[in-house]
Amino acid sequence: MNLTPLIQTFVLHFGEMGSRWGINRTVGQIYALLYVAREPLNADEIAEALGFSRSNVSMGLKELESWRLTRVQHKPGDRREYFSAPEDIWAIFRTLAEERRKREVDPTLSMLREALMQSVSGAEDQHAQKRMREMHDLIELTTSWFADVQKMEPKNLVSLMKLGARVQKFLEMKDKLKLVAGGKGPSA
Amino acid sequence: MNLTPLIQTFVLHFGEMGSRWGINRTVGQIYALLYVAREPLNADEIAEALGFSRSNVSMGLKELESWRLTRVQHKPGDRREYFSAPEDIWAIFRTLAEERRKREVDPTLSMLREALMQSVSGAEDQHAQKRMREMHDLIELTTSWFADVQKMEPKNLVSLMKLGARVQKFLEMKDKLKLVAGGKGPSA
DNA sequence: TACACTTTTCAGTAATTCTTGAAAATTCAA
DNA sequence: TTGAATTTTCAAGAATTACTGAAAAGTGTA
Repeated sequence: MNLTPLIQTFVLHFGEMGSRWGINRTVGQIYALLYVAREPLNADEIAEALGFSRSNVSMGLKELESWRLTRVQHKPGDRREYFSAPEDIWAIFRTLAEERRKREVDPTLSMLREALMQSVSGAEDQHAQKRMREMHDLIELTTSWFADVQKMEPKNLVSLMKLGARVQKFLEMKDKLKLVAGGKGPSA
Repeated sequence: MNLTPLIQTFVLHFGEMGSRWGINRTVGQIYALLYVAREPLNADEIAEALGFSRSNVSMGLKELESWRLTRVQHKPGDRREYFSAPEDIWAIFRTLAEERRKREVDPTLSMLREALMQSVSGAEDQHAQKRMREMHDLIELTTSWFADVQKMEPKNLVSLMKLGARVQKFLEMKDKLKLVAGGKGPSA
């Protein structure tokens, strides 16, 4: 398979972008290709299209599988595995976010929690703990909020996003209601 | 300066995390140190604390400056520069998000826009454009929403986040109001 | 301007990460 | 069970990125 210039540009861009993240060029390019491909591709097709060795592609696909970003299927009378990216881009986005959380956020939160459990005496450490608590609270707040919001129906999520900062008006409304109801409200 | 075990753990963790992102270990460690430090530090203090060469620290600090993540100040009678991380962790978070957007999201959006301007004929390219449009729209929606939300007062932002998915109730309320008002509503 | 101090640059080396071909392992049909 | 097709592993080389010391450049004071 030969890439069209349009697809080539797209694929190369994600190769570059990949290296800015921890992801390597091969993996970025493979996923970009799967993302735009009309049909699932097998490893040989990918290797040929991108000019990577078969083994490199194999490793790249394994990496993508570990991120749960690919789907595998078979064709009748063909033993090779055919790979594709999910149809729904929101699903891709969600998976990416979840995996990053697992790999980066969760370990950081554990480290911070352990650090905050220690009772320390020096002024250096006391200050450090204060800073770590601020970080811990921010990360916990944003990730749990993100997890919450991600559970919403995409349709509702889109209308929330389109509302943008005007959501604030509704918050004010909520606060008024809370006031009227005598200070009762969400406990979180 | 000698790091306490508490701070050492924190610093090493962000060194590791840094390498998972595009950021290198040195830069991660330097910023972690500045973040928990009680007082601004000069380059020599940082180099000694982390065991890096002076020149490596200089490069790391330049990198952090390019991300607008550090503050520089001077002490009377001392010509050296003293570096610190902003007090407000929300400000740090915001800056980080803005810079990442500039460096990663904006170039991707331009690439996608250009790709979508082209008129293509083949079925491959038509499908690729459809996928690129989906990606473009998702990125545009999420980033403009994020930018919007970031303009909110931290206090309001926190209460939005604490509300979590229950924000949906308020959206439903909004939809009802829209309905009553005869379909009028936010235009975005 | 001269000088002491500080920061930056940069070429070379070290370390890490990527990529490959070949061999091993796996899978499935006969 | 055999054997062809396919995938995975892995050691070694290639490429990239990180790090250093030394030299250059910059800065402020006398």
